[in-house]
Amino acid sequence: MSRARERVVAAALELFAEHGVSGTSLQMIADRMGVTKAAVYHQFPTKEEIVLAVIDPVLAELSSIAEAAAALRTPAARRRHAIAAAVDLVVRNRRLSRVLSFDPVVTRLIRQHPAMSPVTDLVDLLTGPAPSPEARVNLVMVAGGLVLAGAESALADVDDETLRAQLLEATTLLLKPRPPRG
Amino acid sequence: MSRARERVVAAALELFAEHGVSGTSLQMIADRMGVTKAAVYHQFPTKEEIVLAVIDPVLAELSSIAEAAAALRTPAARRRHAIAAAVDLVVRNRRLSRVLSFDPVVTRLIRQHPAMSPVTDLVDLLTGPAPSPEARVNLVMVAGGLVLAGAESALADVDDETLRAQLLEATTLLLKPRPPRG
DNA sequence: GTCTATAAGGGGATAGAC
DNA sequence: GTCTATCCCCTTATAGAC
Repeated sequence: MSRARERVVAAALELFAEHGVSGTSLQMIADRMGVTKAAVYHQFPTKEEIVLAVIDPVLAELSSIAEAAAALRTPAARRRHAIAAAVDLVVRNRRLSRVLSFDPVVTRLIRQHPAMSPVTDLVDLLTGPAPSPEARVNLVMVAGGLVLAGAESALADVDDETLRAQLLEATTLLLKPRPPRG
Repeated sequence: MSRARERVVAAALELFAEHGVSGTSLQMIADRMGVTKAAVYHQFPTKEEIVLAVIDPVLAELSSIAEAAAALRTPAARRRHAIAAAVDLVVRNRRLSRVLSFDPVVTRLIRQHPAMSPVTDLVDLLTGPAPSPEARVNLVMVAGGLVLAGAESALADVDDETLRAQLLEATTLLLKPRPPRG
């Protein structure tokens, strides 16, 4: 890949993470690079191609994870490898996660909303005062998991009662106060 | 609230869930209602106000949950109530979750991506063949939790090693094969 | 590889009639 | 409450010079 293409991808990743894909125009990418829109179009025929170039490496790595895990002998080993590799992938691409994540426009609206202050209380209530980083990670996982569970079309066939029971169990499990690891 | 306003909110909710907020224009909302853009603007001064009207009821309910929980006596009771109420809120608003969720443009790109087929294998590998609804819910929770954990700015101060360790523990916990509830 | 210039269209938003 | 008509801006994308 040419240097110019790499610069486009790097600029796009930063802007996508900050403003979301829909909130990022080619003009913004060009400005960030210090060139014109036409120069960007010389590297990528469409905006969609830029998005794909940004997420391609991670998707490719996901594929590698699946293949490597499938080559292991026991189901337990396969699962262990897949979990560890997926977690590692997320941690190494924290910024990219933002690209895939919530619409920044909506996120901003919610954060600025006056009704959000009691939600801070809710968080305090679930984690206790001065929560450890571990507790905070678990809480964020629960929040993301709950929202995605509500949104994911792959769960559209799961009836409300089953969904509620399982979410309750998983959430209780993750938010259970446990002694810190020794 | 006037009937006309309610109709706008209902149409907007459907379209936001399908196309995302950024992907939904006032023209689309007006078309869905069978009126013109100007009629929509008569009900709401800006698009932003429509978004707020859509998410307002849920935010208000979140506040109620926090207040009700805070009134309970023991920390354990407060946590139990908050968890159960939050889960219930999500289940009763499954469609709304989509509004808050991932950018539909990006979601479509990923789903259509050729490199996604091995990811299906990865899912099979983590859940086993013909997974139960419960196992599928847990997997979706893990996926949402991992992505949000990577994206959430509130965790920006957590170093990679701590994040990795905690995500590994939480993910392993949720994906551990367990005997079905009796 | 980068530029200027421009096309073609859609976005949010407004004015004023009915 | 709804309409027609319009404004202004920004968007993606293209043509052709350097």
